[in-house]
Amino acid sequence: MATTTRRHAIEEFRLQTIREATTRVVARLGFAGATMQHIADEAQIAKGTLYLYFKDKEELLDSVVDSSLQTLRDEVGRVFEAKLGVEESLRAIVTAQFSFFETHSDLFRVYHEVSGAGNSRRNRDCHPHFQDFLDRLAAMFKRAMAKGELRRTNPEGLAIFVAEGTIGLIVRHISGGRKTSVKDEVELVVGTVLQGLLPGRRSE
Amino acid sequence: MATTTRRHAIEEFRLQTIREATTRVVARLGFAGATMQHIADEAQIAKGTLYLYFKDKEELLDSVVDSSLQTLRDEVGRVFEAKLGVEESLRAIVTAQFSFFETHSDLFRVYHEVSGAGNSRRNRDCHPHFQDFLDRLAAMFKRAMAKGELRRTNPEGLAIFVAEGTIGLIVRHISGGRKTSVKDEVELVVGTVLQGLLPGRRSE
DNA sequence: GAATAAAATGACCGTAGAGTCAGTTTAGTG
DNA sequence: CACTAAACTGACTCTACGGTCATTTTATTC
Repeated sequence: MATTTRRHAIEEFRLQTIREATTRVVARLGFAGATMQHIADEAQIAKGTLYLYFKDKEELLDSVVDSSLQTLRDEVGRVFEAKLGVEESLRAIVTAQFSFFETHSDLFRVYHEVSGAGNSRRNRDCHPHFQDFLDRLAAMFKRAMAKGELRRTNPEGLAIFVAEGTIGLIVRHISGGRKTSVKDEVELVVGTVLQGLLPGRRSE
Repeated sequence: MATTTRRHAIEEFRLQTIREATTRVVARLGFAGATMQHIADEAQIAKGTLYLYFKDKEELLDSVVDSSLQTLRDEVGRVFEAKLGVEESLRAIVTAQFSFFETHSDLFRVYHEVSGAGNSRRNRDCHPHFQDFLDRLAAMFKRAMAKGELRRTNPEGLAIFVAEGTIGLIVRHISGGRKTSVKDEVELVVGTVLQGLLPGRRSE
């Protein structure tokens, strides 16, 4: 059994090495530009070896998307579970996203890039994890509306608007030299969404 | 000279035919899935003919992106030039985008799709026209802030947030069966951005 | 350290698609 | 109608890449 465990550990290590190499390549060249040869070179193994650990390119890339964003998903999941008020929740979620991608900007390309073509499974807007996030965000808004914490609007639409708007800001934050602090970016989102932009209302 | 003009007209017609065929193919298969052969078939000409009108695939696709969105750009441009108040401008711009893509949903894929890989020129976030739009939107917000029509925040960030959020809503509107009316979608954006979501403020 | 099994390798194959060009068709001209 | 030039064609070439597998290298066991 010890052997089995050992094997398992080694395999797990290899898998992780390959995933990390893949992430770096995707960060550099995008999904479409990332060839199996590039990935093998980056991982310092032969191309054939990749196929001992992953059935095909599709499976490898899916695995990378899935595992690399696990930390962020966990963190955001905890916020949802905590059932704070909308303002705290929203602030926490947006902050988590900004912080995560600020320290893992490699991963942002993985997250953001909409892989070309009809391959919609790796398209953010169709990805089950992203959809799940939208659903939970919408549910949160809905609950807040029922409680009277927010005025009534379309919660699903709102979730999309906020989520996509935030991603847009992260793109700029990551690629555009981080001119603004995370805190300011987050307040822009939270402030706009909650208080709006018309003058004459300060916080609560 | 008459001949020259005639030639020119014929060439222009061919160019347009090819662009339209390309648009349809891209709408169906995405940028990456659109091969020159597909495009040629759709336009009912030989593949070689495409190369008489466009240097290469790159130039063809760029040309399509450019020309297909001209109408929308013109319309939005007029709104900016009209120098209305923020609320009217914002409503007009968002409405224009929704309406345009509702009637030309083919073109939305062209607009939205971020072509794979390192080819960043056809990535919306890097496209000069989109950047120009963001700049003008930001300038509009800035002016409104100076006039006291909006409270002060980061206008560039705001422009990104609103623009990307709106695109997200359009994606759903187009691909998700248009469950909501354009008017409602627009009011969601305008209402959220201007009044925010906290209860207790009705319009102005 | 011989025997055996597992892991890794990279040359090789098949395919797909961009771009070319010699040959063919069509349109224009006197 | 004959001649010429422009427009068009599609078979062909070339390259890039995903995936395979016979062979080699490394690890394990007795």
